Amino acid sequence: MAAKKKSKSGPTVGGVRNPDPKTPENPVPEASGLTALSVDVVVLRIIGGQLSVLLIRRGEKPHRGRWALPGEALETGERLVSAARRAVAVAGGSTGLPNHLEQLAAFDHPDRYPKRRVLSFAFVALMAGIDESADGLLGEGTRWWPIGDLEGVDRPELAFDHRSIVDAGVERVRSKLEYTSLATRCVDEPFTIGDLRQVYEAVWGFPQPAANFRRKVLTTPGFVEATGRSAAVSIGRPAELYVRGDIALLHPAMLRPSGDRRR
Amino acid sequence: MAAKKKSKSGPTVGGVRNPDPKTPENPVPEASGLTALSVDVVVLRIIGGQLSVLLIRRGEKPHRGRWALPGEALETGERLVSAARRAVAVAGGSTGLPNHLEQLAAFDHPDRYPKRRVLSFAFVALMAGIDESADGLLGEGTRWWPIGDLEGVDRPELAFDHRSIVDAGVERVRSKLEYTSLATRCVDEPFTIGDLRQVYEAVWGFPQPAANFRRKVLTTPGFVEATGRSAAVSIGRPAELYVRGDIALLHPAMLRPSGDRRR
DNA sequence: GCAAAAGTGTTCTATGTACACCCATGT
DNA sequence: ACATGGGTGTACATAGAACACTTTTGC
Repeated sequence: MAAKKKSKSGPTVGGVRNPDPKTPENPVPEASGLTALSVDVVVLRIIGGQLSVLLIRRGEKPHRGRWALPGEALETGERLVSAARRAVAVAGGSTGLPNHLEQLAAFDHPDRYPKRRVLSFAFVALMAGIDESADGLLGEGTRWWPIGDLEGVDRPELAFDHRSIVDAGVERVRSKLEYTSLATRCVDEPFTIGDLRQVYEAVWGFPQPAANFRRKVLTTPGFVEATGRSAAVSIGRPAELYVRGDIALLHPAMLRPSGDRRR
Repeated sequence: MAAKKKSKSGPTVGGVRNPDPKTPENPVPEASGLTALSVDVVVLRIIGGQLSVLLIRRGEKPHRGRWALPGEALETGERLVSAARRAVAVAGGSTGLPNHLEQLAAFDHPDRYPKRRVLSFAFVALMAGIDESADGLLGEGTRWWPIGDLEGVDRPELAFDHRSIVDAGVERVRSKLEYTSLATRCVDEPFTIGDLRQVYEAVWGFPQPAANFRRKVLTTPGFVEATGRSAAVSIGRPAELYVRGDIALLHPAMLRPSGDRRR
């Protein structure tokens, strides 16, 4: 049933490809409760010191005009991570491949999508690069939104339950910076300790004392590896260059100060 | 490119019906490209100082005789957590309701289930009680397996990818004991600090120095709350009784010694 | 020299660890 | 009395926070 079919309505982002309920290939009327499966990806990147999420302005039917996460329908037999990679590739244009991609959670509220039930698997993706604006590489109607701006007066209206998904993704990354070496995935190699510090500051949203930060990183075995080279200087003393270390789990961890923790 | 590009491949959404081969009312023939959705639950409980998982010996077609997690097919329009609760209720007999139930991850390998694609959402459930054997309450072919025994010579052969799911569930709980008050969900109220220590020892698999453990718990604000009462004695000095505190996230955290960490 | 960012030293405090010791009960 | 687990005291080691200071570049 419905194995191969091509919906006439476009692939509305937001994770859902539309199986038109009326097509003959789809014998199951809507009321029967066919569940559609999709993947939505919280693609994160640091731009100008701000943790930012990739959003797409919807041009199609449900929630037209609202901002949605890149998403794709799960194809028959396809693995979730594969659909997630497609979503990133489609939305990110020539921005490159993510340095990290992981499952986040399933979002399954029956009313999260209008009319039909669409069950979504959320992923989180991280793209490297902390300086570039990199906005030009994106398609029309696609842009990086600093996550701080999701609250402001000019905040975008997010489609479906995508606001919850973004929050979950951001919190996942925030907490993973504490006890994994994930931050090194947000910078291009080689990088300076200052680059890494910018990652923590952008993701956590508050400043890190430079001197102590440096020591913490360097005394955590396997976190980063020295190259012996120094960076070309922009201003100030040239920084030493490092590459990613070989461990995934930090010990000791880089703990956030206090109350606002995780999961 | 922009989000609206990619319209080629068929959007075949994964349709869903009852994947559970045990239910006779399963109307969906195999061999279609339909994706079945199910929920599997890693139900954990501490029995005799051992973290144990509830497994069911399969009596049906695929993987007959192997041990499987309690699982249910997702019904039309049903929420995942609801299917998870059903699975626990069905398998647990009169063991009671879980004190904790959370989403774990989706397991989606195309070959995880023979013949047809069955996509499974894994959950973790925790049942309270550290002493009772509580085995009599279970149905035929259902028992608690200490997770240490999943390795031994008499180890059960697990069905499908359930071994991976169990591992993921156990690791989730192990790490959550560090930074949340989840351990208090594994004991009945009121409890003693010693009870709580037994939880940590069972889950982590190594002893906790009693004196320091007590201090750590009591100096973590909101973790437990004193009742003023004392336990009836079995042997030794009667212990003070506590109830669960009001916070979910521990600060400071109860950190495991070193290398073996999480997620 | 000055500004700016990198990098080092030092002090203070919070938290974790080890271990000795006392307490309250049942037998 | 003494065995047993509960509970306290204390000293030491390690990790984080604060802050002063030195180093190396561009201008």
